[in-house]
Amino acid sequence: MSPAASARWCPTPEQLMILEEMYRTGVRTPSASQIQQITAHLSLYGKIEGKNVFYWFQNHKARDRQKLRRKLTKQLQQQQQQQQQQQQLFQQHLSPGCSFCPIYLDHHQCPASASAFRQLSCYNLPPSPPLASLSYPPQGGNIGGAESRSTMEYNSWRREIIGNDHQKADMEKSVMKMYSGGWMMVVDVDSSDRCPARPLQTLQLFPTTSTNLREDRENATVQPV
Amino acid sequence: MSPAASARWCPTPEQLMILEEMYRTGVRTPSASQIQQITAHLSLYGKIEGKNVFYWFQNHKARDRQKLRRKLTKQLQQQQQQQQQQQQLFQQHLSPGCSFCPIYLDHHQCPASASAFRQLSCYNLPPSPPLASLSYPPQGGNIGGAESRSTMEYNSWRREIIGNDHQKADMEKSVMKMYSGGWMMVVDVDSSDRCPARPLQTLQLFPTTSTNLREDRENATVQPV
DNA sequence: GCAAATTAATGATTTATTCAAG
DNA sequence: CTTGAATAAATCATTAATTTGC
Repeated sequence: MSPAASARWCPTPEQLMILEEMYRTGVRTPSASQIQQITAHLSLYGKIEGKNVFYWFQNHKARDRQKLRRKLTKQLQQQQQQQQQQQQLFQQHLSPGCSFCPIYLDHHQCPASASAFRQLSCYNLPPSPPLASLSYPPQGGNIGGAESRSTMEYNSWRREIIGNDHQKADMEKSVMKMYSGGWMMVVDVDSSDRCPARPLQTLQLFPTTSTNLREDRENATVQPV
Repeated sequence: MSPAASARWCPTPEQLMILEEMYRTGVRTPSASQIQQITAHLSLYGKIEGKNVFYWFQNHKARDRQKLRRKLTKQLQQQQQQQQQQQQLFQQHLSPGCSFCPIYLDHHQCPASASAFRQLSCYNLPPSPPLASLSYPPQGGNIGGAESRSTMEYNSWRREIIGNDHQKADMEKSVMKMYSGGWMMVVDVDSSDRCPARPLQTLQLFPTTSTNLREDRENATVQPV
């Protein structure tokens, strides 16, 4: 136990603070080169590897979504209860007619819209270098221009790290070249990250749908009809 | 479209045959070094990268499971229908008393048990070289012996490729050393791969459980009570 | 106070689901 | 429709908080 230090990475407070700050600023799925840069920077504050950064963002994003889902679910259940109570009142005391009354929940709070690209230039650096050239697809190729898909913005960790065995050397070099630019990165805030929850939910008096995730199933209270 | 060849890997018939043969022989989640070897071998028959091999096994395994699930689900539904019919008969014509009658489905066909380690020595090679030394945790360390978990058998693709930036060079070397042994590999057939489906299912007259997978949900027929 | 015992967080992996090329 | 590629969800496993009995 005492040798081999620790089996898993244990972020230092500084590292954590920086990661959280980046997350707060919009970083969600950093590309391989971004991860490299982040890792390099964070290693000033303690032992860290690229995969730690990769996993951190993955987990943090997922658990953020989860938290929001939880909140929404709770809200939803409350409203359902309210509705049911209301309905009971209706049926007991008032005239029938409206036994179905959908309610729309709010699009949960989305951070005030951010433009697709935002610059994170923390830690006193030259203000605004040209950004376009830093956008990451580092592999030359693709003259055909026909590849400007959103896939391009996907997490390319695997694509660059796992991939292209025969180009590994070149890739390493291109990543290194990009290092020289210093600490700065292009952040892609895409909509699915800003608004993790289902966009719109219809509430019905008798719940017939759910998100059907494990959590929902477990929290599911049997509704006696 | 015509330049840059093809965006995605297109396996040649030979490559496919070999991959399928390996799968048939029990390979499911090859380690990074196994992937390296496989890739090297398959590249004799056409362009291929490590990630292609990685993804191929992942997808093939997943879709195998999916196929089996589909089959099971169908079977299950049939049996449920039968049961329901039987029950109706019961309630209509016979004495009450047994309104709950579990039935156990067969553990679906498991390939006759294979020992934990099996050797795949295709393509005319020296018969049985020492295997133990090839078992993959290539990184020395762990003298403490206190780590003989099943984690050790996990897919180490990421651990080795993604991980340990500072050891990358050493790792490459160790992989290369292993190459020299020729075409042979250690295959770990673990139980979860041999028996992908839920081990045992209890059938009840009124279905209250399911595997709760997307597929089940979609196929779910509303059971009027 | 203070360890053993529980529980909550969270790092690391695997599995399911989705996207999209051909 | 099949299947390679990629992401998201679920799960496992270990570490940190927290509680509990002394």
